Amino acid sequence: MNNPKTKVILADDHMLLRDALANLIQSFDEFQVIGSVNHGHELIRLLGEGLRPDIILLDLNMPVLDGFETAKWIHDHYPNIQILILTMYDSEIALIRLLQAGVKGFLKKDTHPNELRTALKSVANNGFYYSHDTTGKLASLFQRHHDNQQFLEKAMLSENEMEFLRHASTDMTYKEIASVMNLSPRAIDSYRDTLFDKLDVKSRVGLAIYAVKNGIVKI
Amino acid sequence: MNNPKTKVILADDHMLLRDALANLIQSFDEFQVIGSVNHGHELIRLLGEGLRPDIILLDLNMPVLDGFETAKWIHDHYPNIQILILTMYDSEIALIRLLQAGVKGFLKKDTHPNELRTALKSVANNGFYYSHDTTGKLASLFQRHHDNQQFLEKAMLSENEMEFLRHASTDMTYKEIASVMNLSPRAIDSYRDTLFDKLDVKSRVGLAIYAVKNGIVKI
DNA sequence: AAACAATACCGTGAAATTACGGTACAGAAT
DNA sequence: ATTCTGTACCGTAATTTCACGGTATTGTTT
Repeated sequence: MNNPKTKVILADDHMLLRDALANLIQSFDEFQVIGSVNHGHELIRLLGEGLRPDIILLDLNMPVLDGFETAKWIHDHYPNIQILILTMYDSEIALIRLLQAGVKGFLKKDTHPNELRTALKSVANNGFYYSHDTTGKLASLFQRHHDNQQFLEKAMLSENEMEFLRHASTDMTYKEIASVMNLSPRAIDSYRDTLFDKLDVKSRVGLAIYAVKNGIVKI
Repeated sequence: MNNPKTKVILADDHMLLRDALANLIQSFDEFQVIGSVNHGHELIRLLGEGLRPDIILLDLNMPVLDGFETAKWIHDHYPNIQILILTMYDSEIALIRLLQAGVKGFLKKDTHPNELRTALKSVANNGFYYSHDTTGKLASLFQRHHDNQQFLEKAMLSENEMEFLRHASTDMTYKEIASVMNLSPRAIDSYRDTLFDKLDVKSRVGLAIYAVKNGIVKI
């Protein structure tokens, strides 16, 4: 065939949405859905079996292996596959983290179906898709923090910080968190203080809400 | 027509899912979608214009007027309309509250599309649909608290408790919450203690997570 | 009129959280 | 060899959170 369709894989744990999206995308001439999975691990297995999509549409809030981790893995192992993130919320700082994980675009779940086609086409043709919304958020971010270097550092979270964030979203005390993470309670204090600063929140509740919004905890 | 289709309205702020669901439901012989809205207010307006669905498929986590409030309103004003809740999470205690608001069934967003048809048919024919999952949760609830009377009381939340729950999910201190709610800090203490008991959580983070899961706060 | 429940409120004290201003050390960079 | 940087760690003190066991008021039931 001289005009092969662009191949898409969907990863989202909400089967209702996923199947419905698959139908929608199949109805677009330019695209074909070659796979559909619940979470990151299944996706990795599928790629291991030799499936080669052009685009992966990735939900941020997945169980087992979430959108962020999955994006990083794909970017490392298959840099040619384009990643489009499907998300409910769009927190600004998380945006940066995802961009650095190789994500080529964001699509909020409350967008119009037409916009999905636009986004897929844009990623297929130009290699990226950024809505006005995303671009606006990024612009405002860079306006507010013009010290880019320091700002990018703030945006990245270490593995320990991620783990702490997960525990902070439960009803463990910091002392208990310290013990399960094999760290001193004071080290935990530092993580908390660092994250208050990085994530721009003022209390543990703020941390928990952030973690939920960004799929770091699965509730 | 001697075999009219069952009329359905969809309420969900995620347009991608909503449109896709509409397509799916249209493909079922027995059903037709006569309306589709973003949130409770739009739904109320639509009903005000004279639209009369047999079933309303209601997302729990909506902005503006959430699933719980909307369900109560529908139950009060149009008791003949059957309500099926579409939800991401299924917290046990919230289940009871929704049942008392007249809800006739629950469908998790990660269920199989076939199950949607089953659920719709069951609601249309029998007036209810409860998955094994739901039934199991209810059963376990009643096993654990056999004092039904007191248990049902625990399940209901007052308007003030709801408002407190919303504030507790921000980074205000209790003192600040007391001041915006025009109550004494001690009254706030009582709300917190009551809710810890009712919602079976042990800390403010627990309250926040509960509020998120049940669409009481929109993040 | 007395008993009842529901709601707002209060005092105290222990425990947890948060803010602030530090040190120790390993690995990378120059 | 040494500065630089990031991570883990520490002490102190103020504030907030949480648990416990109460009271006052209002409206409802009987």
